[in-house]
Amino acid sequence: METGKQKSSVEEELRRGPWTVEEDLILTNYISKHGEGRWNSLAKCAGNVYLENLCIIYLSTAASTLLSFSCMHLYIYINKRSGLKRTGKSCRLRWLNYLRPDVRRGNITAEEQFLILELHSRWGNRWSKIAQHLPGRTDNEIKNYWRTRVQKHANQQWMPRLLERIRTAVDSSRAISNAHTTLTSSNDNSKFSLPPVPGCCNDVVEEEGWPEFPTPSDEGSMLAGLWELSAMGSNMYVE
DNA sequence: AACGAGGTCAACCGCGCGTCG
DNA sequence: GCGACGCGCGGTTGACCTCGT
Repeated sequence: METGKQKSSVEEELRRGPWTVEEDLILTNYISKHGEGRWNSLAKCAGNVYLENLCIIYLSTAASTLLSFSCMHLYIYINKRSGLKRTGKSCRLRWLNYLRPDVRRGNITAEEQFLILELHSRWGNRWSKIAQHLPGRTDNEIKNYWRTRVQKHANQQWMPRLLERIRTAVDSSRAISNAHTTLTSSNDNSKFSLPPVPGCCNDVVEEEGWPEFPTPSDEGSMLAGLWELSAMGSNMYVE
């Protein structure tokens, strides 16, 4: 019973929800000095380091202004704070997904879209593994991208075939190279066409044709990204 | 202008794995 | 061998934003 009370009071102290600018500063400051890892101890200590820094500011300012009114407010503020009230998990997540200097923000590029599709067809929902191949992108971001932008197309007629096609192509880097070459050399953008892949279902494709793939004007769709890729003439897969 | 629906994404949760005493 | 602990991962949630009516 006592422990329950104690636990709830501890839980009460822990902050949740969106991070404030101040918390971001505390975390960034601490990691820049002490490095990543040991997240639980980091969560406990980070606030104290921040307090130390504030105290230095306070003392130096106080010395120059002889304890001015603003410094008194700062002093009160320092006393009110008692550290970074976040779990180690929360700190780790915030750092890795947002604060890390090498985190890339902004839209997923066409190359990245293609790579995500390719790697997902190979590994499934292994987001962290996929993220390792997209510098600056986090597993969380890729996961969100997949769920919001790709998965919603999953029920469309062309998607399973596209994924199957990519999956087949992934089996051979040469096939991907061929695919890209054909994509980039094709002037006919009226329909989506992938190149022959050695030793796969080309004959079936020839018989049935590709079903109602979206056109480049289908803005916002994943396919539009692939069209961009072909237009850019990326040579990322070409040996 | 107001409202609701749908989309986006940061953050949380639960689980599993590895390490350490 | 076993339990406690820390960490990382994938799934889920919910707040916020955008867009259409």
